[in-house]
Amino acid sequence: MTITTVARLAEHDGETVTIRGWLQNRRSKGKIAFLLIRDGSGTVQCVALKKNFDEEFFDKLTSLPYESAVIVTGPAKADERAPGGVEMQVDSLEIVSVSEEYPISNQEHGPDFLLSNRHLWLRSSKQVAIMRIRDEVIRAIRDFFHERDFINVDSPIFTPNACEGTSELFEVQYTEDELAYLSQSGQLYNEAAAMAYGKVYCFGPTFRAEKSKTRRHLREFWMCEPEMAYADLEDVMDLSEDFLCYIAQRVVAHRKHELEVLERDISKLESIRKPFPRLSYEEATEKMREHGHEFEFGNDFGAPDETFVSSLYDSPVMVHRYPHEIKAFYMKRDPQDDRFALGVDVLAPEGYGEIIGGGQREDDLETLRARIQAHELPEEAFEWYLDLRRYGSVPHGGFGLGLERTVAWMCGIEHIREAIPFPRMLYRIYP
RNA sequence: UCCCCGGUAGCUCAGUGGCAGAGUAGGUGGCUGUUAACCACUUGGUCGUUGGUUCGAAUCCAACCCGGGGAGCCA
Repeated sequence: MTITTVARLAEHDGETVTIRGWLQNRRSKGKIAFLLIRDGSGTVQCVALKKNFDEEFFDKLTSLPYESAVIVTGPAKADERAPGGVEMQVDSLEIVSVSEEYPISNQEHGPDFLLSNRHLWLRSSKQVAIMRIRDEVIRAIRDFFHERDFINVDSPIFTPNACEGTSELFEVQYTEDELAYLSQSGQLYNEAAAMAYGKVYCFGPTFRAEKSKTRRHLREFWMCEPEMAYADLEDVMDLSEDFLCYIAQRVVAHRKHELEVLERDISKLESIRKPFPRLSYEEATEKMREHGHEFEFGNDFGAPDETFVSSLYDSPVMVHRYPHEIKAFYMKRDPQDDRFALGVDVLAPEGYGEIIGGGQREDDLETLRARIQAHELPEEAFEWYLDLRRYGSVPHGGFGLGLERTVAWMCGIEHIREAIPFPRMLYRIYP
């Protein structure tokens, strides 16, 4: 007997096959029963006729609790009446396990309930679609960099000090008398790797102990950070642009079905093409003034400012050259105008906010050392980082992309928490 | 840390001072092409917690707990 999956059922039209899955829904109508079986690859309607079974078993079948595990064997056949166009006749059915009353129903549920049942919520068709898109984005990321001769060099998760010194850090007892912190960026290590291998990226979990409670924040999220030697801000912006276009095109090309399940407006993703608008901080603040949006020059963009700027365009927007005071110590100053740092943020359209932050790094030893002192950072902790400027320093730069924000944007979903299998949020760590 | 909103059946919610409700899920019965199937009947309650006001509190007041959205910060 051929064991197959729902996704491949159409390839077996007319053949008798076996599907192993779970009962998603059922509708019985006296002497005929419709069983919707999901197996993770999709859902298929299976039709069971009472005359083919003994009465006791058929009755059990028509009252089988949702999410009971079943193995169904029978002929697959195309049928217009079936959701999905293919259905199965049930010749035999093995009940692997009878489910207890399943808490998640077809109706709408609140976030508290769904998050407490995340381990079960993952089975819902929208969540399946989101996880498949997440998988596609992850593979697109790796393929993109592989095709461009970057190599994956992951940075450590335990770190001895803050990379940026701004955000809150998670502290862990590393040894009996030594503390460590969970990484909030792999960037400094990436710079070392870029000096070793030219073009690198790291891709892994990142931890921020900020007390953020918004639809755009997780305490544990995945970040992809490329870093290039012999690169300037323009190279970083070019790479960001190509990168986002590549991801969007891959999702549209390979995950159309999932986007439809999510009722995503696919035209919004198809229209992501380069070039993206590039605005300097100065130009962006002028735009705000022109449109009567109040903003004080010199401040960092708050969420409403970001939303305003990105609302002016249908595509992602790159805002570059921010006042150096509001950017990290390692950012290189703009040689054309010392007030600004060579950083860039990419704002996704449709209100998804900042998905990329990056820029060109300071490559001069003395300037960097002065910067570390000015930020009152412990210089000895950064000796290895300063070494990168002692031994063959070159212009270099890179950026960080937030995976879940990108996935949420691709999926058109409201909350970043659905873009990761088990979200870690403020005041919520179960399950 | 601050601001706003919420907590009533397994779930989604109605109920603003006077008998604790609906839909759905669950149960029982019916139905041979259903599409969140449908029809009939039915089980199901620490009204977040504690205290207060009142003849009487899910409802009014206070404190606390839990959750959600947002600010700041960030991807």
